[in-house]
Amino acid sequence: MDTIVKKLRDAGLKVTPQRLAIYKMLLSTKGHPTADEICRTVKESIPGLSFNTVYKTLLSLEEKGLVQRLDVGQDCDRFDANTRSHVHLVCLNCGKVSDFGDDTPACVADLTGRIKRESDWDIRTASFAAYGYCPECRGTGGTELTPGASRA
Amino acid sequence: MDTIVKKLRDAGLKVTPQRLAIYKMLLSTKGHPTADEICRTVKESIPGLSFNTVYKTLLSLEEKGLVQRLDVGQDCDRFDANTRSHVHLVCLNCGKVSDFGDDTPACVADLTGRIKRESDWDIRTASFAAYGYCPECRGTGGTELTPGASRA
DNA sequence: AACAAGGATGAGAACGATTATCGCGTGATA
DNA sequence: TATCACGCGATAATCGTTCTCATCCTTGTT
Repeated sequence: MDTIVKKLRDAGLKVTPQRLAIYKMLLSTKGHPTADEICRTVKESIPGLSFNTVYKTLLSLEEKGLVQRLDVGQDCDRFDANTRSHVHLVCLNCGKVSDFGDDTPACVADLTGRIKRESDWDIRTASFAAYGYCPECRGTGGTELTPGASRA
Repeated sequence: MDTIVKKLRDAGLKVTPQRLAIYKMLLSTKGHPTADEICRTVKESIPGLSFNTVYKTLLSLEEKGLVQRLDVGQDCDRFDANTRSHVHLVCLNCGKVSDFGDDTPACVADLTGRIKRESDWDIRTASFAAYGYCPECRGTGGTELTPGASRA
């Protein structure tokens, strides 16, 4: 059986053409598209697709742990079929989100462990994001540097 | 001259009772209130205060680098008069945001430096957030653990 | 192959945080 | 104190996200 179909079945999700197309699209991209970008892309193969279905499908996939939902301080969320935690680079100019390295750097894992030990909290996940200007936007950003532009 | 007044003046902001009250409120709290919480609190001393003014004041303070605006994946932003970067703990149940330690742990600074050196990006800021359940909500969260509940 | 049950889809609207507009009032400087 | 740009507050627009509901389709079973 198709491995993607199996993943959806194993997650307890009914397999529909829409879900297959959306999940395949996410698995085949290296980017971190927004729901809107996903909708526009998948509409090329399923013209009648509604944005609503895309959104709910993404939420279902997230709930089942098949995709990761990223909130990197932009106006809208992004989605990633790579569910391992990793470091994200966020462009302050064009909004692009890239990965740094392939997996969680040791120091992030160490800090997460330290927080688990030293705080009274029941920590489940952690995220590290770096904000700046991507290679294509480097020239743009220098002029609009403001001391308060930091996020979190 | 009052040091708070001086800070506002130095930032190029006109000193108004509203701004003074909002900034003082932020300086005196250890929490990370939302704009709405700030508005409700400051209204006790300035009843006619509008939410709009609070919001625009917070954005002005952020632009001048006097406060930090936090986006930790919740439905609304939070504000913090501590402009040094530090690690945030975010409760998945009650939404509370706390600080871990007083300053940026060395490993976060190290990783940020590594990213600056090893990537093609012009990195300006970085953020580290850990998500879980605060001491008051620990019991609540255990039952609703889902593998896809991670943020970023 | 056909059926029943329950989830999925798609259209539309609701929701809520954030942002923009605009006339009036007020702080800052001379 | 006069002047003027800026801040204030009310209102509405924007936009991502979520909800509702009737219809359709997948799934497990006859």
